[in-house]
Amino acid sequence: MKNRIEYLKHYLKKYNIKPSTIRIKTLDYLLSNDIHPNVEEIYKKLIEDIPTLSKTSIYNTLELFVEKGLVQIVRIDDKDSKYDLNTDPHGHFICNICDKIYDFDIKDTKNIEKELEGCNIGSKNIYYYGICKKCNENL
Amino acid sequence: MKNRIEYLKHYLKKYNIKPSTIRIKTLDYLLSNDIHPNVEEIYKKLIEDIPTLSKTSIYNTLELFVEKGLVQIVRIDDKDSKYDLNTDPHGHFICNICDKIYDFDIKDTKNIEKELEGCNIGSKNIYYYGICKKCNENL
DNA sequence: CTAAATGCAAACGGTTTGCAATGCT
DNA sequence: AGCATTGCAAACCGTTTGCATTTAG
Repeated sequence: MKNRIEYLKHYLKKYNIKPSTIRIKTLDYLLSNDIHPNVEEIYKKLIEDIPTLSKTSIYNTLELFVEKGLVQIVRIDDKDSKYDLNTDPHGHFICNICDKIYDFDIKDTKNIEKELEGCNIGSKNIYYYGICKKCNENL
Repeated sequence: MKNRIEYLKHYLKKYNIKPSTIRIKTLDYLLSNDIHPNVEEIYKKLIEDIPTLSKTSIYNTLELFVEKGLVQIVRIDDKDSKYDLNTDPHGHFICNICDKIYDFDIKDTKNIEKELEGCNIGSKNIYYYGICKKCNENL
């Protein structure tokens, strides 16, 4: 456990983020759940440990994480924002039936980017919508 | 002018939408401005013609348009939704400096979609963020 | 006349803000 | 003590809702 916390602190440090209880636990949550949580979900989980927790702190923490490049915002629907650990660039497939969000690799985007010559590409978001394998099989 | 209106009515009919004043004028706006307007912008323009116009009607109209597949929602930032005439699939490049939104063709997405075998792809949204040509030149 | 379309005002809900309280070094 | 972090309550604002009014065939 001690090691885990040291690991999380080090992880934050890499992104130039000073560790704090909430930041460590938020990162822990993001690393332990390969999902794309929203503020509500993180809040519900963390308040089990930190009874005085406020949603504002989750917002603050995630805002900082985004700023420092540790996570990215995933805007899939208009309801709320989801947060995703920033790993290699990848796409998101959202199933219209079960609402699950799947990550998928983006091997080669050269074809797409042909049109963008002269532009300076900073980041990209690729969202696909449809019916996932599992739901397809149950139809 | 008569011809224009007939054209717009016909356009709506193709999407199985019964024509009405607001629907015709909203479509007219979308066709005449190659931008990605939000509700506010459409409202501001149309109220010049229709003094009793309410924003609710714009929301209703656009909701119907989305439902019928005439427009698609573009979610670029968390502030509001933008609306885009549904033409061929295309990507959006958003300039971080001038905030302009550029459409660009998506020639070939086979490379990307390799990972999605077994899934049923319904639609795709491809957003690129960076610095556009024009702003690049002025740096 | 009837159903659809429009308008108004209030509610909704995720997010932001300002500031007070708390914690850490 | 002094500065960063956290928490609370209210504000914010784009959007939705319920219902009354108007329009069109």
